[in-house]
Amino acid sequence: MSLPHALLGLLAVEARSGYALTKALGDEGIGRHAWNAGHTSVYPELNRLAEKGLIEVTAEGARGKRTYSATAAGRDELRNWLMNAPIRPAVVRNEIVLRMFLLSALEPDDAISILRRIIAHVDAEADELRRIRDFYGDEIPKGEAGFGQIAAEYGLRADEAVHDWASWAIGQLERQQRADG
Amino acid sequence: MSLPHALLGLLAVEARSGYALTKALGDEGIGRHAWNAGHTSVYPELNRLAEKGLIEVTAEGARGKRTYSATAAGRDELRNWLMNAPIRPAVVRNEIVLRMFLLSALEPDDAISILRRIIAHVDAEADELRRIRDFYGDEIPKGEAGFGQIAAEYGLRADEAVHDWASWAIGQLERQQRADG
DNA sequence: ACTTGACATGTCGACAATGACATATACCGT
DNA sequence: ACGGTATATGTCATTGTCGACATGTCAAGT
Repeated sequence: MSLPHALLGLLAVEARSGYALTKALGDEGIGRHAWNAGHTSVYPELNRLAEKGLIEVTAEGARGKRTYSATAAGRDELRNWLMNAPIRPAVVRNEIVLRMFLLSALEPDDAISILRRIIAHVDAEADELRRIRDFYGDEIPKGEAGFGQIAAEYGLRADEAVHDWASWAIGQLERQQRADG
Repeated sequence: MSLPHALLGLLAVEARSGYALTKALGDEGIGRHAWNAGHTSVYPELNRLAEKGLIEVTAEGARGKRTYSATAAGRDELRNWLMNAPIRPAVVRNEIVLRMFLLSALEPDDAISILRRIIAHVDAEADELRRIRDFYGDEIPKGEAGFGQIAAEYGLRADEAVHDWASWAIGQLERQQRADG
């Protein structure tokens, strides 16, 4: 049940519309490594949060656009959650990592071919993230871009971790093949 | 909808009971970084998979224990999923990473104190995982322990990534404080 | 003999998340 | 003027997940 907190956190930094929030929680940025959600979850949740007084509409624009901000009560709730919620247990659901683990159920040849694909994927993504980092320079920008920078820095390290792990796994599998064959 | 595949993958490597599967998907091992689920999801899903013929009961024991194995059809389904499903989009839901990102909505002092707690946590966990790795040695064991070793190797690298990222973030926040103050 | 804890499986109601469907406006290039 | 794309918000039925409740067995220590 972290979606309301995700929205609260984004709105505590910067006012945004439901559409912008949906993009932030999409496949790039926050949704990539932390928590993804579609607009069909976001809009009803925004209405619930507004009803509770944790967020409010601070501007309206074209095409029915409503820009929300976190209220003081919303900021309190967010801070309380971040400071006091225990680190574990925590919800974890990552389809890609799951598939990485399940590779050991396949024949080594199949597993190796998928591991190579995974390495190519995270390498490409890491290149992209390095470009973002170099663009922003060595400082966290305020507002929306701040999340982008923080997510990029984390994503880069997470991608490198997957790269290293996949290389290790390929080495293990090849060694096993040599030993068995 | 990856839970059935998670169960299928575990059962493709080694026969297990619902109880053992629940433990594997719990807060240690696979559930830690990939996909967690409680027994209330596992048992009904096992019945569904058995009905579809993807798994079967291969042994029964004390206390109503039923040990399942993946059938040939189940292995086919698993292989098909692992080989053909696109890498993205994928479900990602990680409460801890979400909270890491949202720290930028707090005052720097608060954020730094939480980052230090996170570092302490992942360091302790990494120590634990190194002990597991050293116990198994430098090779993937067959069966149940194989998953443990693979998960440990990945978890170690993921924890190191979080450690590095959190250290970087603390540095950024302290620099910002010096600049602002 | 008794008690505690791990083993072992299940149901059910409440809540969360997704995909399909729906609608409408604004902008940009041709 | 027209068409395509991005912006912008919504409902609803289906499916997935979780916490609470329920039940009973087996092993080990006292």
